[in-house]
Amino acid sequence: MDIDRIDRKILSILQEDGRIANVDLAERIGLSPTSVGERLKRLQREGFVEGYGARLNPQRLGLGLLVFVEVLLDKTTPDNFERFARAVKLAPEVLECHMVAGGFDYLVKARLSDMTAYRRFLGERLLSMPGVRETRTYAVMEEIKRDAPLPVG
Amino acid sequence: MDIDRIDRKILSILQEDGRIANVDLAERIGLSPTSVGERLKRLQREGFVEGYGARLNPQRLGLGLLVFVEVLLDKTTPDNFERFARAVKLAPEVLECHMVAGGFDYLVKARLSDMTAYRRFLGERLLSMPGVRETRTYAVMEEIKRDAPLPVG
DNA sequence: ATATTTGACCGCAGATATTATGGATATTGA
DNA sequence: TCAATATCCATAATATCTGCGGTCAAATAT
Repeated sequence: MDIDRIDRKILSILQEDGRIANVDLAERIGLSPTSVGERLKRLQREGFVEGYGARLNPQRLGLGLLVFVEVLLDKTTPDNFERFARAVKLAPEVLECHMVAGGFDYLVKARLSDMTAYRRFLGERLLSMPGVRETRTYAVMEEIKRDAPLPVG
Repeated sequence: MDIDRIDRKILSILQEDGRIANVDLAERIGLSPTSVGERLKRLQREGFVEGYGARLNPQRLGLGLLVFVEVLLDKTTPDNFERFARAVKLAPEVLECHMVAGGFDYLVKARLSDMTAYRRFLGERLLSMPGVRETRTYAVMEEIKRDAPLPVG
C-alpha cells in the first residue's frame, strides 16, 4: 500500500521518460525486469500512475500564446458555477481551470495561436458564458519553468 | 515539414496514451505499423514530440495542495529577474513559473502536501529570495480541468 | 510520350522486449 | 517453529519493434 525508495525511483524515471523499456528501467533501478514490471503494475493498479502521454511542443503546433485568465462570476444564481465548469471542460483551448479562494473565482490557463485567436476566445467563449462578470488576462511573456515533474523523491 | 491529418491523429492519440504499441496505433490510424513508425520518427525528429512522461496522481503522492502565487519583484536591480528565474528552476515544489505582462511579474504554480508545507515554502523559498517584494497566493479549492491535451485536431 | 525521381506505403524476418510461470529467499506474525 | 506473505529472479513463450527490399503513384525532367 505504501511506497518505498525503489517505487519512487521508478516513478521519477517514468515521469521523465514514460516510454523507457522495462529492461532499461530495470537496469537503471538495479533489479530484474520481472520485479520492476511487477512493481510498476502495482503502482498503476493502486492509482499512482494514471497514464502516459506524449509531451508535445506547443510552439511547433502553432500555439505560441499562453495566457492566464482570472474569472469572476455573478453569485446571484448558484448554478452558474456548475454551468461554467461544464462549459470550460468543453473548450479545447483551456488546458487548466481551477476554482480558487481569494480575489476571484476561477483561474483559467489557455493556449492559443496568437492575439487574434485570443480575442476570439475571450469574446466567443469566456465572456459569452452566462454568469461571467469580469475577467483579467495575463499574457505570458516568458516561460521560466514548464510542466516540471512532481517531486516524488 | 508540415503536418497532415494523419500526423495530427497520431499526436492526438499519443497525447492520451503515450505508451500505446505501434501496432495498435497503426490499427487505429488505418495504416501499416511501418508507415506509422516512420511518421512518428519524423514527428520526433522535427520537434513536435519532445518526449513521453507518466501522468502521476498528485493526491496519491501526498501533494494535495495546489497553489498559484503571484510574485512582484523589486525593479531596482535588473539582475533580480535572472536570479529569481534561476532559483525557481531549482525549487522542486514549483511546477510552473511564467513571466507575465500585467499587474505582477511572475505567476508560480506549486504543489505541496498541506498548508504547513506551504507556509514553509513561502517563507523559506519564495520570500527569502532576493528581490521579492510582494506575493499573493491563491489556493485551489477544486480542479475543474487538469492538464488537458493540446488541441492538435 | 517516356523515363526518372521522389515520397509514401507495405510485408517480411531477425533482433528485441514483454509477460506468464514456477521457484528461491527472506520477513512477519501466530 | 511454522505457515503465510513479500519480494525477487531465471526461463521460456509470446508479442513487438525495426531495418530492408520492393511496389505504386504522382511529379518532374528529357
